[in-house]
Amino acid sequence: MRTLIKHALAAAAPAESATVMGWIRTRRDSKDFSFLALNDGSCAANLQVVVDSNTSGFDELARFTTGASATVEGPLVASPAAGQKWEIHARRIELIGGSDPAYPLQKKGHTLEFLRTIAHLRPRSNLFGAVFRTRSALAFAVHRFFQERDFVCVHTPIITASDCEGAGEMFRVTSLKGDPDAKPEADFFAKPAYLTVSGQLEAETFACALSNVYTFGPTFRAENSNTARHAAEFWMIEPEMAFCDLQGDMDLGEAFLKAMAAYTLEHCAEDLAFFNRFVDPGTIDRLKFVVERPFLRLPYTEAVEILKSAGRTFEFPVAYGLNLQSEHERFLTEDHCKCPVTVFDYPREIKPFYMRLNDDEKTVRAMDVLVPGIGEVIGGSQREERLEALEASLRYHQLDPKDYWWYLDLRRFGTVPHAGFGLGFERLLMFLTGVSNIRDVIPFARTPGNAEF
RNA sequence: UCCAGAGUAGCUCAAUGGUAGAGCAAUCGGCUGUUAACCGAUGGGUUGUAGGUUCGAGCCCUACCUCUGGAGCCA
Repeated sequence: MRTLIKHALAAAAPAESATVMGWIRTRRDSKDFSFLALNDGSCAANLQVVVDSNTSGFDELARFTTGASATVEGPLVASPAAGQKWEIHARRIELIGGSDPAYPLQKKGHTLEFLRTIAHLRPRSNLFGAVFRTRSALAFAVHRFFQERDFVCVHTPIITASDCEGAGEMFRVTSLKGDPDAKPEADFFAKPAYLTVSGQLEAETFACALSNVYTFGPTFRAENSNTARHAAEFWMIEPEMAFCDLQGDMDLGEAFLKAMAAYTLEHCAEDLAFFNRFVDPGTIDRLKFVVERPFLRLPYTEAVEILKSAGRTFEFPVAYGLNLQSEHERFLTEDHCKCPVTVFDYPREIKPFYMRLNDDEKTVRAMDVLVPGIGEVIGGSQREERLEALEASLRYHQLDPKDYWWYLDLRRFGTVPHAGFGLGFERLLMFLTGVSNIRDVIPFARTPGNAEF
């Protein structure tokens, strides 16, 4: 029976026999014996295998090269040398799949750029093993966080026929050959269809029935964005709460980030230590900081005042009514506050139609959570629940209320104050691991001009 | 898409306009416990592509391609 290497390395006592399977990271030969470093991805560490002339399969040892897959059986014993607690003295080794000398993953360091060109092999590297084990753990933690708080998971549609979500360029979905706009009524859905850019509007309908809901699924943007923080396909988390205002929304967003940081510290310690050592030496401190310290909350107006009196010049101007630029967000969270900052109550003209208008009739109940290194990681708002105000807001943003008939119905039939936010899963992972490029926290990144794998 | 930078051996990088090199990897050999093992030897190149300047271009010029960083858009 196969033992995962993580379990073999966690053994409390020696074992007479253990069978492990994995891929060879290195082989170190002496005259009469060899060391194999075997990795099966169950943990970051390799298992050391000692092979000598008594081992069945010893005559095949030359084919046990870096990258090859193998089965190893033998007693698990305490290692006499430093570097590992346990090792296997192989009774039997068996090659499963040999590895060509052209195997591109060397024992020594590779650049992230090179590893992106071999995205099918990079999960076998230390860094990407750590990243994707952490991604899996965090995906579970996201569901656990919401389920423990009685949120209902809603699978909102990936294909949408409403082109009015207003969150950026969309990918067209069609089954027609040629120009899909020539005869849209002949298309599969009898109207133009797209890949979703947000599940928020649909999530609101479920919140106005099941109270607290969340989505966690793929999202698509056809923007020609070439940055370390954007991908054409990414995973988004969107909670939506009925009977909730902006304060409750900010409370949830901050609690969520704290919970994710705490989960990583508790359950991903080995991989986190790797990130802290090789990716960003501030990673563990940053997570502890997020867990322990309260977030700072700043009204937009106050944030603008801070930036104006910052005593330094920004490339982009600071004035009420202008969006905060990346450099402004980074100044607030990295230099001025030195902690995550939640900015709220933005001018209505720079925010979408669905956000609730404040009594001053100038600002809306929007909030952005800014974190050091990434900038905006959460964007959310209390939604406009008043029918007349929502219709007025649509007109203000020059949108046609007819296109939003079912969304307006929510305000017509038993409307309630409600609020929610959106958060990019990959950006969360970047913040938690210190990995600075979104292409390196998603298995196969889709970016403009790149969908090879 | 805009601005800047970079493309040289499988990888990471050198090379005043004048004979393209090193480390690692690979291949072969050595070594009685290694830890990115170590020691020795060998093979490895249309310098991103296409033009141009020059007696001579990896190096200078033009265009294009790709990648990286920053910006915009945003999550």
